[in-house]
Amino acid sequence: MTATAPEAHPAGPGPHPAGRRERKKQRTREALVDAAFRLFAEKGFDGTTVEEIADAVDVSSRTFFRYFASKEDVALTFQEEQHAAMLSALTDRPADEPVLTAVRRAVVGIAVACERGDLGFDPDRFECMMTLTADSDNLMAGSLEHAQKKQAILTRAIAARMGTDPATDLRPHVVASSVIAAFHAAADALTTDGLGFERLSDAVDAAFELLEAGLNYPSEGARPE
Amino acid sequence: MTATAPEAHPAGPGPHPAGRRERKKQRTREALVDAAFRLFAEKGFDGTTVEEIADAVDVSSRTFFRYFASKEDVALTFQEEQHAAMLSALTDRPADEPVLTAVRRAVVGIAVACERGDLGFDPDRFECMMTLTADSDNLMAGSLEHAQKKQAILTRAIAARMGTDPATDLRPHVVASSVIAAFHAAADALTTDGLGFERLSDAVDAAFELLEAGLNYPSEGARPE
DNA sequence: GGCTAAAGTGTCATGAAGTGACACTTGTCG
DNA sequence: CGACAAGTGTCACTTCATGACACTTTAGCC
Repeated sequence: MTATAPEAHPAGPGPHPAGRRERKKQRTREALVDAAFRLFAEKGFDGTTVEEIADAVDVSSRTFFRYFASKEDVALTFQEEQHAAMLSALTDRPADEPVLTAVRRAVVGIAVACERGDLGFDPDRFECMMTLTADSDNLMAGSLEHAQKKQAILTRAIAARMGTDPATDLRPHVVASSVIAAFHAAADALTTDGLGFERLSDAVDAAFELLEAGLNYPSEGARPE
Repeated sequence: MTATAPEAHPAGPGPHPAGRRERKKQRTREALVDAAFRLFAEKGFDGTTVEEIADAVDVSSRTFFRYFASKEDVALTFQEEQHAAMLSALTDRPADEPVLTAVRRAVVGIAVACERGDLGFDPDRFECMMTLTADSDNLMAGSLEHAQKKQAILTRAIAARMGTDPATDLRPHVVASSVIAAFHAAADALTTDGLGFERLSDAVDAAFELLEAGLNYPSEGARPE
C-alpha cells in the first residue's frame, strides 16, 4: 500500500527529523518486507504464512495487515517502486522521441538498473520476485491486478507525452496496455529458453522492437501475388 | 436425504445415452453456475458466499469445491467458453489474412455473437460479467490470471498461423499478449465515456485498428523539421 | 436379481486469510 | 505533567479452501 510518503531523503545519514513514531513505523515496515522476502525465498509464497512473517519481526499478524492489505501486497512493494521509477524515467526522456521509443528506453533503463542493483533494491530480490511470481498463482494474479491498476497512470503519462486527452482518445489506452503486454511477454520469454534471452532487459528490448515495427505479420497461407 | 430436487425431471426414458451419473453431474454444475450468477447479480461477487451458492442448489459447500476450484472459477466459466469460441473462430479465418487482421475479425465476431446472445450464452450474463469484474478486485485478479493462462494457447495458434515456432520466435508471444491487451483496453474504454463506445464489439474493433496501424506515435514535443 | 467397485456427496475437522472491536502502550504536543 | 492520538496486541469471528472418512448412488458383471 502507498505509505504516507513522509520525507524522501535517503541521503540524510543522521537522524531523520520526522519524529520517532514515523521512523519506527518505517522500520517495522521494512523489517516486514525483509522477513517476507527471506521466507518467500526459503519456503515459497504459498508456503509462507502471514503469521510466520509477523512472528519473524515480532509483531502480531493483525499488525501485518495494518501495514499491508494482503499477503500479495507485501511482495508487490517491489513492482510499486519499479513502476514509479519507470514513470519518472519516462518523463525524463527527450520530448521529441516517439512514444513507443521513449517508453522502450525508459523500461529498458529500469530493467538494466534493477539487474545491476542500482535504484536501491537488491538484484537478488528482483530475481526472487520473478521466481515467486512464476510459481504462485495467487501472486501472479495479484501482480497482474497491480499492473492493471497502474495502467491508468501510464495511460495518462503517455497521453501527456502525445499531447492528447485519454478521455476522448483511445490511442493512449491501447499504447499503455500494449506496452505492459510487451513487458509481460518479455518476462515470459525469459523462462522459455530457445528464445535465448539471458537478461530481462534484453528480452524487453527485443519485445519493444517488435512492437515498434508493427505486428501485422503475413500468415503462412498468404499467397504472394 | 436432501432429495428435494428443485426441478423434478420427467422420469421418462432419458434422451441422453450418456449415463445417468454423468447427466446428473452436468445438471448440478449448471445449477451451480446459474445460482452463482443470480446471486452475484443480486449481491455482488464479494457479497456472495460459497455457502449461499451451494445452499441455493441444495448441495454442501464442500461439493461446490468439487466442481470449481474457487469462487472465481465459477464466474470464469464464461471467459473459458468465450476463449474457446475465439480460438475456433480464429482457425476459421481465411489463411491469407495477416495475423492481426485475422485475430481482429475473430475477436470482433465473438463479441458481436455475445452481444446478440448467440453462442448459447445469455447476453445479460455477458453484461453481468463486465459489471462484476469491474467491482470486485478478487474477480478482476482471477480474470486476468485466467487470460494470462490462456495466452499460451493463443500464442501457439498465432504461431501456427504464421508458420513459425513459438519456442524460438518471440513474435507470436508479443502478438498474443498485445492482442489480449487491446481487448482489455477496449473493455476498459467501454466504461470511459467520452470515447463514445456503445458496444464492446465497436471498442474492440477500434482498438485493433490502432494496433494494426502501429503505435509509435510522435510525441507532442517532436519538432517537425 | 444381487454383488462389487467406484464415483459422488455429506459431515466433520482443520488451516489460513482477512476484519472488527476494544483495551493497552507509547509517542507527541500543549 | 497530562491529554490526546497513533500504533499495537488480543480476542472473536467470517470466509475460502482442503483433507479424511463414512454413506449413498450408480455402473458393470455374475
